[in-house]
Amino acid sequence: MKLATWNVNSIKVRLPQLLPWLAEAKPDVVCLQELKTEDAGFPREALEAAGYACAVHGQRTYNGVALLARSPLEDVVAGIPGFDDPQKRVLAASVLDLRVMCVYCPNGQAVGSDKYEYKLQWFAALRGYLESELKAHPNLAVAGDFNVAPEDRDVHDPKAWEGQVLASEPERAAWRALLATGLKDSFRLFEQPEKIFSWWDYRMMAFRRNAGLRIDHVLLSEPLAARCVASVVDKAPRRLERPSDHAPLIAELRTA
DNA sequence: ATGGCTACGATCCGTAGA
Repeated sequence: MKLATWNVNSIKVRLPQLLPWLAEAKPDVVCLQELKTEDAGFPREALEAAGYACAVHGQRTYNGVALLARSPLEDVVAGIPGFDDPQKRVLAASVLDLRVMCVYCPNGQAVGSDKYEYKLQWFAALRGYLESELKAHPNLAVAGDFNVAPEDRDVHDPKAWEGQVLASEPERAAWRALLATGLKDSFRLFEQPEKIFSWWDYRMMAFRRNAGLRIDHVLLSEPLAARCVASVVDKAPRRLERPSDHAPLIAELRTA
């Protein structure tokens, strides 16, 4: 089964790309981020017609996450329980034998800013949530836009990005704290080519220069990591006209 | 030179993303 994540940067703008991509890549479960629309504006009918059940946690203009699945989505939980946050960034559900959590982690804007402090607090809250979810659900997958490039090899120009938001040491420590719960970065379970990224700035022909960052991730609990046979970035949608600035990431799991 | 795109919701610019 294939589990995918994609920051679509507006579901309304990207729907004409999402539908053909679903037909081509045939993911079984999809985590979407940055819907930028309320639940009422989510294209549920078109996605259900494409064969996907939908769970949506939408927000106008900013944020917003959704889960798509070819099997029913059950026990849907929005947000991080106990962490009061008006920003719609987290959505979890059970599907088949998995617990799947879709996350859109804060950007942080600039090191030292209020948004950066919010980002670090948000990661601490997420870590606590993951610990409790892992106890309840051994088969846990956490997929989304983490807005952290975990290591220098996940950055096209580590010198230029040193200490900058998305690559700063406190953010990387927050990322490692997520892994300390026992979750694995599915991408790093495998030998990978160098300079594989998931996001490229719209400006300065960054995609053509492969001037990107690897900030979108699929984390897997130990039992799921043992079933994972591939974890790849699908660059094809980033090559389209009027693309999202993020490419999808697809992890493939053997059936238990 | 701290810019450069893109999306959104407000109007014909500001906010935010990363």
